[in-house]
Amino acid sequence: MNIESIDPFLRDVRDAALASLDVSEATAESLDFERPPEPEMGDRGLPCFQLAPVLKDSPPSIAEDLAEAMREVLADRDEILVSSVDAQGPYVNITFEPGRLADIVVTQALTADGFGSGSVVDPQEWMVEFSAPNTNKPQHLGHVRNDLIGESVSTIAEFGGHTVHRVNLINDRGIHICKSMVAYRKDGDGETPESTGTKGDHFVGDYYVRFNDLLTEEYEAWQQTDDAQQEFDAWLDEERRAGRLPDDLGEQRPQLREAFFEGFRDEYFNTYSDLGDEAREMLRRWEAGDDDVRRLWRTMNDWVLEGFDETYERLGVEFEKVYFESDTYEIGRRVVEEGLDQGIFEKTADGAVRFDLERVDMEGHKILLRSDGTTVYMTQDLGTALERFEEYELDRLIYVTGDEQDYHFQVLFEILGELYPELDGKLRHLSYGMVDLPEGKMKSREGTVVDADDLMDEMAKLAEDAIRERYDDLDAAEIDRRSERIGLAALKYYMLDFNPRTNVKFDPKKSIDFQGRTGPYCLYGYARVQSIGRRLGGWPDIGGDRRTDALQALGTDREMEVVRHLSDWPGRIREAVDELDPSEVTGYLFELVKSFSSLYNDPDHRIVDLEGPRRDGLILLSRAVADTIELGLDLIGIDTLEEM
RNA sequence: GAUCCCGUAGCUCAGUUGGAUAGAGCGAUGGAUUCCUAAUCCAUAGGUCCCAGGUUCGAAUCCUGGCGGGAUCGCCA
Repeated sequence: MNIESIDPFLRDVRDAALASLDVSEATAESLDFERPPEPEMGDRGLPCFQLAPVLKDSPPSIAEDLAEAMREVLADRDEILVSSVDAQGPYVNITFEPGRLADIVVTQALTADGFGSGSVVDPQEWMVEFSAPNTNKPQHLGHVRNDLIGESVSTIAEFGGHTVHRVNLINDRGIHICKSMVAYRKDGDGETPESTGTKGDHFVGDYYVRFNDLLTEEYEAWQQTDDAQQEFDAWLDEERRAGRLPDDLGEQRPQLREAFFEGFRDEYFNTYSDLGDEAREMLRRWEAGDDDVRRLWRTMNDWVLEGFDETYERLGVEFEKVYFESDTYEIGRRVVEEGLDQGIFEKTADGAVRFDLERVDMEGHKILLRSDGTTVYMTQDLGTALERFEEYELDRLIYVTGDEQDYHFQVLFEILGELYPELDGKLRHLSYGMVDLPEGKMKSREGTVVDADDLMDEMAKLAEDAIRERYDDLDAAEIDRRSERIGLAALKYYMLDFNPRTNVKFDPKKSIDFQGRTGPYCLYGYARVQSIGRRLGGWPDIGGDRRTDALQALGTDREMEVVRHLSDWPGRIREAVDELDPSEVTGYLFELVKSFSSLYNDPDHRIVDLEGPRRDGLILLSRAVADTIELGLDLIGIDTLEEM
């Protein structure tokens, strides 16, 4: 008997018992075991309501009969796990023999090669695309969520038994990087990340900000021109015709003017702006392969990528393969050709290619080639998806992005489904909610963006302060090592402890707590278990009959609480893999550590003061807990510390 | 206007394949340290599960209609 075979065994007993009551197999299988709300009620419970109409009897009475039938079935089985089967109201509750359960669970936790690993039913080959940054600015809190979810989901899936290819698609071309390039040409003055001592991505990001500052200056000056006045007047006329504004604006006029120009900024950039012209000219020359422009682009992108590498390494994120949009942005053309050939796409009068969304019960059209023949983001995604399925035998391709892109991926999957029906069911969009600040969205123009590198520094600093409060004899290197691990543990745990779909509200002023349900709490729990080992002069080797006797000796409420949590681990991993949800792991770890902390603090469970089999049993249980915490933390990218 | 996501304790969130008394952390209040690390533990207070109908033996969970918040709906990414 092992953890995974407990429930099939119980279902088998259930089916045999119900058969003896003349209940059909189908009805029997529709009854699910659940966990009773209180441990005293038992380890599993079976609600009998659904049997009432079948057996024409009351649920409590049925529960009595079923319990008796199950006891009879069990009497013939050669398995001692179940100690009692009782009817409690309309439920049949099953209680396990504590020592037997402890033996099964702890033995498995200690001897399995990676407790809970390989627990998925059908191992597959997956690809996970995540991060996907733009090369015009450093990463912020939103990217951190993406990076951590992508990395963690991949690690969890691998642990569960899948093969996972982690890939990144870096958006290194387009108007945004040209903006940084224009600003650098104007004000760069030959400076480099080295010469200024700035991390490469921040260095380039500063020029992106510089471009926007210059644009703001230019825009404000333009607002005094006749052209600007005409645009404003034209807008006023239109609003009045539509009945949205009165003829006499009165004192509202200045506010309206301001609001109009706030909203007109993008259109100004696309029409009147000289800086806009420069950026577009830069993009045009880039696309024409102009040597000068390509050289500058290469240089600035390399700076950014060096910066990204540092951030990724510190976050513990690694990719098997990195795609660059500059290589892939044309790749969807052949998909467009295929779609046209098959009559799935259509050509418009002015030469653009589009997909009619009514084909898939949606409204409108999606352009796949502009009338000037250039590709769009969707074209690229179609091409790269197809390429990936050709290159790998993928069972699943997962895209990790913010939920603002839900529509994009819905359309992408629908189009792929039309073109290649064999991809049906293999595409997944793991979309996560936005990370907002207490004041609302992060806005670069208001300087409220939380920078990823700064955030990691701050977390490590907070951890360092906490360490210095506790110790005055640690050397600097050890303080650094611990503060980095603790700070990152806090950050990673916090970011992953939300269900991905949840919008995260992040308060940088309160920052991330080190108390309660946090990464440091889990690290601390691990360190305390390890301190038991140190106190014992190293974990003793307990095997054979001595181990069986030791585990059979366990049985107090606190001990069994820990054992039950351990027994949940393989199931929770399956759940985390199925749902692509790291918060299953964070939640599990907190519960496990909490149950062990209660035991640890209890005077009756002081391991070093105990003797005999119970002491051995607690030692084994403690080691199983430590091993499982370490495994679980690893899945969310957190490294343990032997001492905190 | 349409579509999608969300609405649960003062705050931040679990629970949403229908099941027993709706949970956790933070914050509040009180307690535990001669004892394996107090970054801990124990206890108390705190709820019209947004509202109204419906389905069901049973609804925070499913359905319908409202209300509130967010996102998206481009020859942008």
